[in-house]
Amino acid sequence: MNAPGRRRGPSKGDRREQAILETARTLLASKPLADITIDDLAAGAEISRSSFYFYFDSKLAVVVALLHGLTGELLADAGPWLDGTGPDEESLRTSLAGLATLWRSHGRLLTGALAAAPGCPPIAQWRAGLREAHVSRLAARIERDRAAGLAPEGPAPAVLAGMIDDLRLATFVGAADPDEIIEDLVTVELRMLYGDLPIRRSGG
Amino acid sequence: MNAPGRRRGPSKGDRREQAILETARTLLASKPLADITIDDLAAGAEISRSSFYFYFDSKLAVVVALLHGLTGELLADAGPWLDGTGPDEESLRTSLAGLATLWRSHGRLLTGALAAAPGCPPIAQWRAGLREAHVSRLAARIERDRAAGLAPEGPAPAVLAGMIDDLRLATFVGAADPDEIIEDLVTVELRMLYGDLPIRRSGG
DNA sequence: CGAAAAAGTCGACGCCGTGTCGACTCCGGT
DNA sequence: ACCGGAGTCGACACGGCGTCGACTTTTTCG
Repeated sequence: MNAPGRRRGPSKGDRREQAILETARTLLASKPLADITIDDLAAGAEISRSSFYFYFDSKLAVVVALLHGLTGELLADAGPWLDGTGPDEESLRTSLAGLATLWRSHGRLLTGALAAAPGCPPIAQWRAGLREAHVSRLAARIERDRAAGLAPEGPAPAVLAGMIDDLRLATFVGAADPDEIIEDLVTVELRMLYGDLPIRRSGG
Repeated sequence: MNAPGRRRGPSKGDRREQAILETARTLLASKPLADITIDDLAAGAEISRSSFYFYFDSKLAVVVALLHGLTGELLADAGPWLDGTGPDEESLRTSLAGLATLWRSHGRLLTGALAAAPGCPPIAQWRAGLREAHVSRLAARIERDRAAGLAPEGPAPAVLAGMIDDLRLATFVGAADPDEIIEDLVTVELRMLYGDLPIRRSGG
């Protein structure tokens, strides 16, 4: 395909593709996904609307591409917490702080994408995969803790982990300032996982 | 100005209005809101598409009308729990059971409406009002409990209450069978409110 | 170099769902 | 009989989507 040694330029098309992605990022910072049209994207990349289809199948395809770029980052700071044991407040806080930082720059994209998820299989699938990645590791952590007697019995690990994942998402989506909710999330998640009631529940 | 329709009058084609509402309910049982067109609604009520606009301003207006019919029911069984004190597991369970029953019959409507909320002010407003109604009462309950020494300090009552409201919504939306999650929700909510950690947090 | 192929571009078209308008019918009241 | 408003509808304009075929530019290779 490419001549060896020299000239490995990003073809014109590659730069256009980047331009579309970049335009989408920019536009998303100013208005919700639903208000962005293919025309906008094409105009931002300085091509006609029909040329847009040479690069992407649809507006959602652009979003999916953007989303995939975030997949890695979303769990980046979560390692120490997810691989750890017991109510390790510090690593949980670090994990959530990473998420908050990410949310700061990409909140609109994520909010918009998540809003479009029902009715857009690829996005729903992306979200499902991400959820699964988080839930499975967190569920494993819960099992470990329970086996070690560090955490009380309760909902099935996968269910509890799912609830925590849902809660995070809902809280970030609704938050004005992501940083302000970190402490509350730390407290609440720890309670969900390790909280023991002052009054013993029957059959515990 | 009027929520449901614009014209005023006695009642003759008011049955048509009912027919539209009823069609919407039926259709919603079989497919998501986004897949229902004004044509469908009009056809179900046996009128032409343009006649539809005599009764409602848009598809969303129909949904809003449907939603308002549910407002009362949504908090119907929550009284004993919200007005009570302390970790009263039974009344919490009753409250959630009522919600589950409601979800059984109107889950699709609620899921669809909630999905459409961002981007549809009237729906978002309805949801916000409902959330506020729940959150304010729950927050008051939390304050009462804390003042009485029944619940540990933690996130601001309104924040914690909001998280619980969010968690309920997310859990019901994602649930295959609403009844199956009640017990887990009971456990988790009680932990969020009353859970004490085995390890004391610094600066409590 | 120059021809063919691949990459990229665009205008025009048809589709679909929305919302509006004006003309029409229907029906009860005086 | 006729009047007016409730109710109905067809036709229209609009905006966004996705496709097609023809065109231009760039790359490849003999």
